[in-house]
Amino acid sequence: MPELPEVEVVRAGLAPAVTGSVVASVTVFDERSLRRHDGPSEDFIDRLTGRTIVAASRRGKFMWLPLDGGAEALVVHLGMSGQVLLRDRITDDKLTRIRLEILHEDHGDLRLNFVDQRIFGSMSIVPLVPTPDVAGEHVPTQVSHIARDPLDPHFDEKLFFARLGTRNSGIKRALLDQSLISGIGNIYADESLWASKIHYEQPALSLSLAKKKLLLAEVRAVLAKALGEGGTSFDAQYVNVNGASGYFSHSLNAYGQQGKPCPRCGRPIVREQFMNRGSHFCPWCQRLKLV
DNA sequence: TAACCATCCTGTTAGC
DNA sequence: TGCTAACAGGATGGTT
Repeated sequence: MPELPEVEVVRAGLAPAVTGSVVASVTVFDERSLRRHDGPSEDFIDRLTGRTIVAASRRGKFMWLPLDGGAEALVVHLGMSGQVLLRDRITDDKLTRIRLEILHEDHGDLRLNFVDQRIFGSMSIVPLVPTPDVAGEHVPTQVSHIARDPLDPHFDEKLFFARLGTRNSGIKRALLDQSLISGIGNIYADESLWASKIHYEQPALSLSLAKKKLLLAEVRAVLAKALGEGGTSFDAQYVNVNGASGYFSHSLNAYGQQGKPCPRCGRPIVREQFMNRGSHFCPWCQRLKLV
């Protein structure tokens, strides 16, 4: 599933090819991919066709392409199975939901296929608004409630630690709350908690400041490592997010490792049901501490 | 306000 | 072999 590192790989790969390009045409194959767009597909197509893309930005798992004029952006969320594939003018991809044909001075004519098997992802055109904490910075309204991600230079550590201190719910639930810290999904939550030796249901407010600092450091380390391993998947012809399921998988210590020995203590990793998904952890290394 | 949960979705895979 | 059911989980909006 695309989490921060995968989305950043896509953003970084897209940036040189889309910045300065003009959207020549837009085709919507499945309107469900416009669920988060405020208006019918005709509106989406009208507002995008002929526009110039001026950058490729990201916060957490949200990516957006600001459009000329500075007032709005094309927001892309990959959901669980979304991909953005840059192709030549004739290449088709199975399960393409939306297609943009773009023209670029240096890269020529390209096709940007938004592919999404499960249709949890979306595209939408959304107004940009200034951020309250950094002068001159803008984000789409759809993203304004999302917290900064831990790789963002303006991420406020003190605020994050303070907010954790008021949460009685389990730490994993807090890590997955994008309005508290963004970019972390099920995989990297399990991996960072394993690295920090914290049980996923440990109440957030029960963690010491030292433990919270350790956790944040491990979150950053896990994200940075995954980003480093995925950073090469772009070449001049196309961006492929699909490596997401593969390139980092050999580095996993807990996620999906149920039944296999914990790399630290050798006891089996356990999987439990949690929030309609799986939680993977080592019951020996990551013990629930009574408060 | 915080906590929690149902809902949306379908290609792949496991099981019968 | 062929069919069916289970599975994966990010964001949102509603209820408690």
